[in-house]
Amino acid sequence: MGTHNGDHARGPIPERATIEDVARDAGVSVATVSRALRDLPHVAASTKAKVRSSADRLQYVADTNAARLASGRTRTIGLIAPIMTSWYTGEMVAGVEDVLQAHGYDLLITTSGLRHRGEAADQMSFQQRVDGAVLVDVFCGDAAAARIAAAGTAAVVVGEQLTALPSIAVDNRLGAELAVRHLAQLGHRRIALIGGRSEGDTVSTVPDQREDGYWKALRDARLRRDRRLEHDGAFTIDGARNAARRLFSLSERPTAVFCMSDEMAYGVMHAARDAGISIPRDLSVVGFDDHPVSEAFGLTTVRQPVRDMGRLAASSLLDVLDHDAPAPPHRDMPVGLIQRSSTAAPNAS
Amino acid sequence: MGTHNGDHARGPIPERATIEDVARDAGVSVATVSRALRDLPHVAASTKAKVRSSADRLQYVADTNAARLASGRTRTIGLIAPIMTSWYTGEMVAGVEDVLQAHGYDLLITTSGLRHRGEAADQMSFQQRVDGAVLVDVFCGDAAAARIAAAGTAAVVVGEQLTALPSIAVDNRLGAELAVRHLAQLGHRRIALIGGRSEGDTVSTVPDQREDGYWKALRDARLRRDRRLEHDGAFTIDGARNAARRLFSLSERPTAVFCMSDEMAYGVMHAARDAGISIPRDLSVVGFDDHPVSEAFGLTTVRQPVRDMGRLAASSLLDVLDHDAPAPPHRDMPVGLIQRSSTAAPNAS
DNA sequence: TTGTAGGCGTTATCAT
DNA sequence: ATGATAACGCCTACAA
Repeated sequence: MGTHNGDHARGPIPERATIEDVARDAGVSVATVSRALRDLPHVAASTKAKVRSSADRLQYVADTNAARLASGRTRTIGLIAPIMTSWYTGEMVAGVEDVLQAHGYDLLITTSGLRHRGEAADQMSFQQRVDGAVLVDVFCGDAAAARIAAAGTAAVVVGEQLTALPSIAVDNRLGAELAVRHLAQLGHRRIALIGGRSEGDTVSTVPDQREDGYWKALRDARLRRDRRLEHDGAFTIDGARNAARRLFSLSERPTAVFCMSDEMAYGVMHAARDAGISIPRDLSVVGFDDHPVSEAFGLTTVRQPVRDMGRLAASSLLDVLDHDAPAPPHRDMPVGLIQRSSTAAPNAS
Repeated sequence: MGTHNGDHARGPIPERATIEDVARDAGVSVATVSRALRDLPHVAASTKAKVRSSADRLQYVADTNAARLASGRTRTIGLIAPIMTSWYTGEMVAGVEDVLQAHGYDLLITTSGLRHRGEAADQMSFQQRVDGAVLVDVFCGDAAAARIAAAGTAAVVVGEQLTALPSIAVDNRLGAELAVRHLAQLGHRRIALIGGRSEGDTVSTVPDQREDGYWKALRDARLRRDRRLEHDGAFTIDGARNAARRLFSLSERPTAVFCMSDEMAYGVMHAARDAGISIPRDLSVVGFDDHPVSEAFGLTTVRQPVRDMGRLAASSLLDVLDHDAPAPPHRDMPVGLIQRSSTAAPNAS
């Protein structure tokens, strides 16, 4: 319907004000309105005030799509992660959101599933709708990273170390080493490992690094590797529970277990309870993550600052986008051992 | 480094093809291209094929922002939730994503924090960028809902029952009743409640409903209410842990506790462990949620289908948007008691 | 400092 | 079944 309120200043408020309505109301040109409202230079303070007040009065908000079309920028960051339902992803999203919200950017979310190849294509799928992207646990490797970088969209990768693209990760090897060294120092000599090689068909580098750390700590403690103590828990509670059962059926049972994730540690605790094995008396358990419920169950674990990683990823991206900073190099985040009550010296018996 | 493609057939491939490039390549008008690519009626099959092949060759993808500006539709759904870091929100997001992805919609995420008022403003903040919104746990009440409905953006609210806007929720009263009835039937007579009135300054209706259910089950079992057994756990692990400590210091301790969330139940389990109270021998515990780690710790709980709620919310929204279905009425989702090993008959002693 | 006017890439309305 | 062409609402040289 024609909302034609022809008249000037103090006129009625249109359905949805456009920049022209504001210009008319303030008695300036649309260009001036555009500049004033975006705090660009070369606008007299008095003019800016006048424009502001008109905009307020008319409840004017620039149409995002028109602005995007005209400027070629979206003020939106895309986030792609394998699954949304993990504590890890939620925490990451929260960290990213923290900084985007503060800078007036929107967050567009996509899940990639656990497949590997998808990432390139998926990334393309929202490329035009975002100014930059945070790629969580895509494990694309440097070749694919170079391709993404070449495509132009700003991106930062979380979870692996890359050179073609800015990346952020924790030192997984060190984390695992910390955990296993702790167990060795407690006096354990039969220390099992529950990891996960088969996360979907993704080729994650994380398990390898944590495995390395486990081996290193073993060597440092002059302990020898025993393959019967190394099992795949598929990074799930149930997978680890099954792995633990197998461990418990060994003639020489381990006195300690290092799990590559807290959730897998929960699976071990479950299996232990079922088998009447007491933690930490009969078995010490260490996880990796510091999942929020781990404290409640006294799980000793390796903490990684996920939310901070999300924050850092987002702010690096914004630095590049808004202040065209150079793409930052890889950044390692700190890990630390959190000792709680699931670990103790091995039982003398 | 250029676009190395066999540009044999027709002309070279432009930087980023526009609809005009395709039209030229296919020898038709832009209008026809637009129609052909969107499968609109009145396009000859042969023409459509021609256009398709040109589009493929030029790797043409319609610019989202231009399309949005011209059509007034964004093919984006907004999701607003108080915090991203809860299992509940993550699950909800996953459910919404499930259906959006299948229909080619984008998902825009915003957190509202725990304040109450924000919702109206926050909702406005991305209104123009979305075709519809899923409002999770905003507890806006029917008055605000009517305002939102009047504003025009399609919306569905999750977590409370409304009439002004389509809504989805579980029967919290029934859920709590199921939990407490289970305890009563086991023979418990001193059943404590750990809830949470003070979630930020949000006025949530959920605690009241669960409290109602608790009271009803008590009445049905001819048990009398004892205010010393009702504590506020603030819906956090630590809050519940403190509440449990107070409970344990009572001269007449409860033999069972119903917690309004699984996480609070974890807090109780923690406190129990610290106090040397054995579950379920000395204390039965029931939670609410069926958080994924609850199974590992044998927590008896009330399951609510969060992911399904997200799916339903999204698909209702899409029905309205894509097939202008009428706004659906409120929908109650099923809850069910999951019995595990944290509950048993009270100890004779 | 401010104004003018030409895009930005689609969609959608009319004709044809 | 197709084709012209006017919006869509803003940004941004360039001019004044």
